Amino acid sequence: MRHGESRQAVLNAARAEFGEHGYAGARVSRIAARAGLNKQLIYYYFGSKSGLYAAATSHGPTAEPLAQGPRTPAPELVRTSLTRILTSLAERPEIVTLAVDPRPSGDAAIQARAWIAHATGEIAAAVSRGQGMGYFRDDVDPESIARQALVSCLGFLAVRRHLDISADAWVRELADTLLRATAW
Amino acid sequence: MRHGESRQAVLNAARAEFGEHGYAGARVSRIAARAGLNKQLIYYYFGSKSGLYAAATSHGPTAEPLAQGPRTPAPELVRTSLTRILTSLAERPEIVTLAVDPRPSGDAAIQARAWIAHATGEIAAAVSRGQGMGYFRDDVDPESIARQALVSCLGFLAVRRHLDISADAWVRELADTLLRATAW
DNA sequence: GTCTATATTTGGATAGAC
DNA sequence: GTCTATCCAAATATAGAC
Repeated sequence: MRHGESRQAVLNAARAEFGEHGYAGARVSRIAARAGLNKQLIYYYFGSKSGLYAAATSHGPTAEPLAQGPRTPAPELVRTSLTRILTSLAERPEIVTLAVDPRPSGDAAIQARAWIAHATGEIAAAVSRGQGMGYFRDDVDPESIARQALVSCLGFLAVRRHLDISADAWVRELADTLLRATAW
Repeated sequence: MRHGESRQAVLNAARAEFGEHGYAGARVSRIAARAGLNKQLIYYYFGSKSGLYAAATSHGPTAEPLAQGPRTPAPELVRTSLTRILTSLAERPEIVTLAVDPRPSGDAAIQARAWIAHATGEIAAAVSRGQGMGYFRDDVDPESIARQALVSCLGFLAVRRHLDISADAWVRELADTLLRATAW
């Protein structure tokens, strides 16, 4: 096996495991099994469970919404932007778990905070651009809308298993609300 | 110590501990310590950690919004209703943790699901009444708004530690959005 | 780098006195 | 009902061969 392929396998397995069980609930042995490798290798690479957690969550998905052509009608624009946020988060369940983890240890807490701040900033900037392009009213606060979109998406993914609604339908509902609240 | 006073102390300690650490992260010994009692007593009363978890989360807060006089102006009504949902949840952090727990075990999962369904129903009914009283447009779906309000509140409380905003300010933002999306 | 064993620690659970 | 002491399984982590 060449060029840290195993290392990558461990990271992938870790993301899945942490995403499903959270930090405290995750098991190093399960991660090893999922990766088709052994525990010792994990300690060889990452030193400890928390080291692995830090590595697995160090890079979050980057939300890049509202990057579409100026012709797109506002409703569709908002819907596809939210979809993008939601799907990029759904692909990285460990990020949701990290954000929502009641007691992320040291490094992890800092990462969660930084990631949320970053994501909020990105979305806010996009909303701001949308404002400049005349999509949204001038009196809406981009930061506020961004925070709400992000918290809603995180919240939805976190409690999804208890809701009787598909991600698609949920996005439509949220888009509807945000649109009505922000557009002219 | 009389009439299950210790039992109650254990339950209170458990709610705090589960709220702070989640199920997997919670420690029976810490719960005992918090209650100023010993572990054995916990097993005497609840049989197991999961039994205690079930007991601690068996009754959730009941959201009773929109219960105010018909004179209240809509903005204030929505804001105080959301505040009520948020504070009743904030007082019961273990419910938030339960809802957001990536792998609630058996009973707990059922409780979470039931609680969310119940709370959504309550809020939706309130929105429906508000519609009847002319507060909200007729084309808004009470279920949808209820789901969004609840998920937002849960999401906010779950990621709150990473956000630089007070609960009050957050509620105001959310109320603003929901109001704009639902009122005439 | 990767494995098989093994050590160590933690934490859920029980025994038994009072 | 409440305690102290203890057990035992599970889970993190390490030793050492290949």
